[in-house]
Amino acid sequence: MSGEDRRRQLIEVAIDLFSKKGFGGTTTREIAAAAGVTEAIIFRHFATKQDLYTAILDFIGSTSGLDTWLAEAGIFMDGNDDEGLFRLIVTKILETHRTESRFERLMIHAALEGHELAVMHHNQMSLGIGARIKEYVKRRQQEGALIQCEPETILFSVCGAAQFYAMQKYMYQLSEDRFSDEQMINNFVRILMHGVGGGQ
Amino acid sequence: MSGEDRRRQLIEVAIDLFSKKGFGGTTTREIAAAAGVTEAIIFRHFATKQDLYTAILDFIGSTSGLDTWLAEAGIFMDGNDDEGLFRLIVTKILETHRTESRFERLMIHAALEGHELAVMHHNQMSLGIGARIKEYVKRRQQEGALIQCEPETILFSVCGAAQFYAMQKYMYQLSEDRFSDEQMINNFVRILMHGVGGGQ
DNA sequence: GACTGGTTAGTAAGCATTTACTTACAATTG
DNA sequence: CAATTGTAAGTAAATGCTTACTAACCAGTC
Repeated sequence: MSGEDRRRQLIEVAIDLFSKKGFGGTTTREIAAAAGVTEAIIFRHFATKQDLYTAILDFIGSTSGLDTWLAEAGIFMDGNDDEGLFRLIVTKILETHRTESRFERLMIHAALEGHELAVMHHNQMSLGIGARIKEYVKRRQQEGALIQCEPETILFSVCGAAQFYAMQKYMYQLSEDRFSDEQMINNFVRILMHGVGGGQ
Repeated sequence: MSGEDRRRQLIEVAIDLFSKKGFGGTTTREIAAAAGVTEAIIFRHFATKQDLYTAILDFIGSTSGLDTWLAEAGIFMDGNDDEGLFRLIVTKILETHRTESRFERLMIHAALEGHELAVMHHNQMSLGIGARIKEYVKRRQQEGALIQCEPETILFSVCGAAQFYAMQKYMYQLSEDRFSDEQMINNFVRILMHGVGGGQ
């Protein structure tokens, strides 16, 4: 196997293990075994175990698809489609958890362990996207389309429900899946737009 | 120092360390050093490191104040005070994060590492409280006071915003504290009850 | 095509530390 | 004195990382 391929394979394998057992809970021996290779190979590609971890965080950052994300959001923002934008956000959060739950687990692990890159990544995602959307919310508030309050509050409400639900379902495997994600998304957006009051 | 006191001190110290660095990332040496004591003392009180961990999870479970919590919620439920109930939930979540952020971190660490007791605790909190409130929501839906949807959806919306905000603020230290928790609570509840639409 | 020299992917074995945990023994206290 | 609280100094296993070595590949030259 070529060096480049092996390197990628090691990162893949390590993502799997780190996301399951954390950095401290995973040994280089395990990683090597899972990759079907000797430990020495790991240390030929990555000077230290920490380096491998850092490479993973880099890799995740580079494949996050932040740009596509923002482009999509931009369409809704240009069209003043609040509901569409919120639905997109909720959908994307659930989608990420469903297809990349390893990443989510890894990032939380990393953030808890205080790994700088992870916090950076988190901030980049949160603030990078957040800032744009916050601007939009602010504008829509001035236009009277959204209620007056700190824009952050609305963002927390949008992301919170989705994130919380996704964590229950994809990280703790808690939620019975009696209902589809799509159903959930519809209800979240509905509540967000019009509240839970039955007076309709 | 008496045996009982020492035991409690060790648990306290270990909570601190485990919450910062996880189970695998914390060594018994560190715990002993932080407690100003030899490692052997730890193993006099707890047969294994796992045992210490389990004792901590037990300890947290026993001091979680779940009963008081439910009693308080019951008052609002008896009075059909939806807004009051939701405000209580949001308030309690933020309060727990503010005063016991170590616990929250520890539980997430534990859950990620797949520790049974932690998942049990999580389920107990989520499902135990959840079930009661779900019943309430169901009833209020039948009375037409709350919109028709899976009761879970409403719970996710209530808890999600609070949990998400709390994690940003108390776990990632991300949110600038330009606004008070109280302000946040008010806005969350307002959005939850009436939505974000400006038409009011 | 066969030989050569150098780079690269791989291994087996082990080294120095660290880790969870133990044992043998001292100091203190009721 | 006898139980309890403590320590110092270990042990065996595990862990991150290294070393010494082999096998395959891939030019370029004869």
